[in-house]
Amino acid sequence: MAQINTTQYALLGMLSFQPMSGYDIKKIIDHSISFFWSENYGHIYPVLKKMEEQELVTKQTVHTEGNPSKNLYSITDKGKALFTRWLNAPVQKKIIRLEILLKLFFGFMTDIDNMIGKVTEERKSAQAILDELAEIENHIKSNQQEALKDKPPYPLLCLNYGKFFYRAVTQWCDETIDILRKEKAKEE
Amino acid sequence: MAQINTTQYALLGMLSFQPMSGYDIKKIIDHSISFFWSENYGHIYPVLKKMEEQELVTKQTVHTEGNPSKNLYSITDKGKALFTRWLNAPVQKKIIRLEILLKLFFGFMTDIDNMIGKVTEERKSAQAILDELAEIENHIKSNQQEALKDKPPYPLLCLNYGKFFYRAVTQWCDETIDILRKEKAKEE
DNA sequence: GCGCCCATGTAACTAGTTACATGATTCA
DNA sequence: TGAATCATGTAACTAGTTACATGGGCGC
Repeated sequence: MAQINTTQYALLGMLSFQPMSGYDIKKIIDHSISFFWSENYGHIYPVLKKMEEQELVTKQTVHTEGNPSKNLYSITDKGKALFTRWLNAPVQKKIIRLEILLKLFFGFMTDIDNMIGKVTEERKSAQAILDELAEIENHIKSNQQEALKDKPPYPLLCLNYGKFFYRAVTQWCDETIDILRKEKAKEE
Repeated sequence: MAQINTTQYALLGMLSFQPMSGYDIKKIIDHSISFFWSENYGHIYPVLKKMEEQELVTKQTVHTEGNPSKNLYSITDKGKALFTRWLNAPVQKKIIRLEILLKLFFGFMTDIDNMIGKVTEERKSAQAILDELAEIENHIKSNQQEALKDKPPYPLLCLNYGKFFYRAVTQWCDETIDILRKEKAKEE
């Protein structure tokens, strides 16, 4: 089975909220789903172009005062149909590569302090993301879109995943650092 | 900053246990770190070849009775040095893309039942991995390598991450399914 | 004048996946 | 006889990253 272009679906999804430019989409992604999704311009622009060719989106160049002109993309019916098909298809199962665990697995090749440091860093990152999630939560709650009022709070459910996940990570870090410290004491 | 070839380091790490063929490495990965790392032959073989050219590993063709001949790769001092440098370098921070959350985020575009189904599937997968982790745990504990006896139990620490993570996922799934069911009831 | 934000894009590259091809042996 | 395991590899491809290039407006 072929690999699917998830970026394409992320873009179509964003455009199903409202017409936007590539730049807008990136900004929104960075401020709403950044803790589980990222895109970069070098991928966004070519994919938008490709989707335009396939008539999944249409482009409209808009000029506004004081700003450079921007390309507003709108999702077409064909795009909506494709997006809905993807939404209904099963989630692709793929292994999430965790570099921290790869390093830890080979920890025997280095000294314990290095590994304690790595896990400590990981804990810091997890805490930082947890803090960021709180900010995103405020952003979502204040930007509640009228049209979605009667729908389930999907963005908050996603956010909740982040909370569960990164809380678990901090707990694991604490436990792991503890074990490694004891191992270090044994060594001496 | 350039992207680093993590596959290369996964292979070097495996070869730092003992000399192995590409086939062996794949098998070991699938039986020990598969819940957070995967590799496929189409990537392993070319990377081994490239590393041989760079003198990070050496190849030795071995013939055994009843089996096809295999290419045993050994890590060189240069390879060890590079691997150690990587082990000491900070873990690359990159966003883990979670397709389940991408779909859930755009849940408003489809019906609640679809989303309940997706989360239910996710819960099943998480539980399956949790079961798999128990098996891997047995495998690790029975295959304890003598040489690593006095080292911290790194493989078990990795496994523990999996337990924390997937336990958190199942909890999130339960909570999420509950919320969605209530939203559905409200709808009717 | 400098740096930041707005805004779009391409080129070169690396990483990773899938499908295909080959061929021996073992076990039911 | 057919499936599974052992074993290696390539070709074609898709996805994604990084660096580079451009240029206007705004605020300090």
